[in-house]
Order: sequence, then structure tokens, then C-alpha cells
Amino acid sequence: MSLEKFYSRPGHLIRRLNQISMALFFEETQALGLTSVQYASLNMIAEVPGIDQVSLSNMIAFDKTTIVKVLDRLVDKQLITRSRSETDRRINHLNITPEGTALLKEIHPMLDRSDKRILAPLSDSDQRKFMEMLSRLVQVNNIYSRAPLDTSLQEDLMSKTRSKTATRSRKT
Amino acid sequence: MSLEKFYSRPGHLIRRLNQISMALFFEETQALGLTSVQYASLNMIAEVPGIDQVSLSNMIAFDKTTIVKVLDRLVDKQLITRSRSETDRRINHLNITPEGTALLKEIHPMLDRSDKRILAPLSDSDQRKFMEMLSRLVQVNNIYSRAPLDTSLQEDLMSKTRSKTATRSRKT
DNA sequence: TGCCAATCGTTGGTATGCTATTTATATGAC
DNA sequence: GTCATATAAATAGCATACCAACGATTGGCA
Repeated sequence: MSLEKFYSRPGHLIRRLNQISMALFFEETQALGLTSVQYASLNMIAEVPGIDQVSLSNMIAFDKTTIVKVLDRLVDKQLITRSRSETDRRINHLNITPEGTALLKEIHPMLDRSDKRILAPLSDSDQRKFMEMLSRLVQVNNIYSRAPLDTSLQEDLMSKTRSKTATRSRKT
Repeated sequence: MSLEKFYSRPGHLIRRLNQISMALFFEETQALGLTSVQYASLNMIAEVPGIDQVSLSNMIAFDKTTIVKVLDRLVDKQLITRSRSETDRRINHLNITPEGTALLKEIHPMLDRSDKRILAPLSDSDQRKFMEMLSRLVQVNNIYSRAPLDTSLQEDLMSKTRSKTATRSRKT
């Protein structure tokens, strides 16, 4: 019967799991008043000090226009600074403030709890299996996403964290 | 290294998979001009003719306030009708139009293709395993969601499709 | 029966997420 | 050196998503 069909479609279940994941994020971190996009941005800016907005959105797989207002709010909250580059006046350099660093330190154990809770219904070995399959689905399907993660940037930084501002361009 | 930690968190991967799932939905169905929420609503209204807005949002696990504008658009597109109940003046009865029914018929094979594509990176047996684990995570964690799916409504309708307007209330 | 708590739909507010376009700046081919 | 091309950021517009609060209405029960 079609109701069962609807409830068992991947799209529906994936949306629900994301909804649950967001709810757990907010439940665990509510004291800090950050949204999950704000966290992702803040975390990446901490990893790559001085990163520009386009690179940032490629690294965390968000649309660059979405990021603009997110960064406005992080600046308002004094968690990051945004400053025009001297050498290339098109670019904003993003940097984390001491308050931002402190907040990151606080939020990580909360996320560990949230991660644990969402996977708790599965056995340990199933948790591993699920995460492997999830990673594979995301990696292989990455190109279909409208804001795909830029793996060249990702790998650049994973291998050598100290590249000033990795500027590899994606696109087919 | 923390970049790897970030990319391997369940929250990040689940968000990415949802992002990909939405992109595939739009790619496959773009000719029809429906969003995924609009589809979910339309489909449920077809399943339960005369359903009210709160029951609808419980059945598809969306916040009731999100649904208001979604329904406005479906009415604008002449895919559904919204009419005040005679017996209880607080309630809007939602019904699908012939155009809505025709559109649903068209969209289902597109969704089948989209479902196939997103799971394609896994072997057949892994696809089954993944869907099982995904269902389990969603079912057990349902209560954490901010707009939880009302399983009493769900079961009422799954067992006996012909209940007029199931009005069971959720809440712990 | 009268009233009060609960319910339904809506509105206002905040924050994403995406497409398309605009503005400012930089760069490469000539 | 000039100009077409490319790129970074911002803006406009549309469509979710969620919470809190409100007005109209209803049903339960003292």
C-alpha cells in the first residue's frame, strides 16, 4: 500500500534523520546559541585561518550565498573577524577570535554526545557499517549535490595543513 | 587531525546525503515544478482525503506552520482544495484535485529513478542493509525530532485505510 | 450549563538554502 | 596598455523550517 511506500522511500528517511540530527544538535548545544551551519563555518575558519568565503563554502559544502548571512551573524557575535584583503580587494579574509576558539572548545564534547545518541539504536558493528555506507554514498554522489564539497581543497588541506590559501578550482 | 573528524561526523554526512537527495529529487522532477515538501503534502492528501492541516503535518513530520504556505502554493497551482469544515469551524479539509492526481501519477516513476540513483553506489545487499539501519535510526530516534512523526496516526491509517479522519493525539 | 483547557489555523520572527543577477576587482590575450 | 573574461562578495527573490504567541472555536466537566 502506498503509505508504506512513502514512509520507506530513501528521501523521506534521509530527511527525517537529518531533522533528528539537527534536533539533537540543538538539544545538546542550546546553551551556546549556535546553529549547525554557524558551527561548521566557525570550525572551518579555525582550521584554515584567513580563508575566503568561496573556499569556505566549498570546504563545508554550503552554497556561498547562504554563507554570507551566516558570517554576518558570527561577526555580530564577535566569534570571527572579516577583513578585506590588501593584495586582492575582492577577497574577505576570515579569522576566528579568542571567544570563537573558546566556544569551539566547549562545543566539541557536546557534539560527541549528540553523535553517540543518534547512532545508539545500532550495535557497535552496525554503527561502523552504517557510517561506512553513509560515507560511500556521500562521496560517490557528491557531484549530484548543488553545493558539492570540493575534494581538491579538502585533500590539499588534509595532507598539508599549512598551505596559505588553497585556491584550486573545481567544476567539470 | 580535526578536519577528518569534522568530515566523518554523522551530522555532517547526514546533512550532505540529504542535500544530495534533494538535488536528485529536483533533477528528476524539475519538469513538474514541485518541491519535495509540496510532493509529500500532495501525496498524503491523496492518501487521506479530507485530512486537516495538523494531522497532515503529523503524518509527514513537518511543523504545522511550515505547511501553511506550502498548502497556499498547492491551492494556487490548483492541485488541492482547502475548505472550512461545517461541523468544526476550526478545521480545514484538504482534498486533491484531478490535476493533482494526474501529477502524482507522473511523479512516482521519477522518484523511483531518484531512489535508485542515490543508493546505486552500494551493492544490492548493502542497499537493503542500509535502508534497514536508516529506518531503525529514524524510528527509535523519532521522539527527539522537533516535528516528530505521529506513529499512532500512521498505524491507524496503515491498518485501516478507510478511517474518516483519524484524530489520535501524540505527545509523551 | 457555563467556563476553561485544548485544538486548529495563522502570523511574526529568526535562520537557512538555493538560483540568478549585480558590483567590484583582477588577470590574461592581444 | 586595453579589453574581454573570470572571480569574490553581495543582493534580490523564492521556498522551506522552526518556535512562540494569538484568535476563534470546541469539548469536557464541575
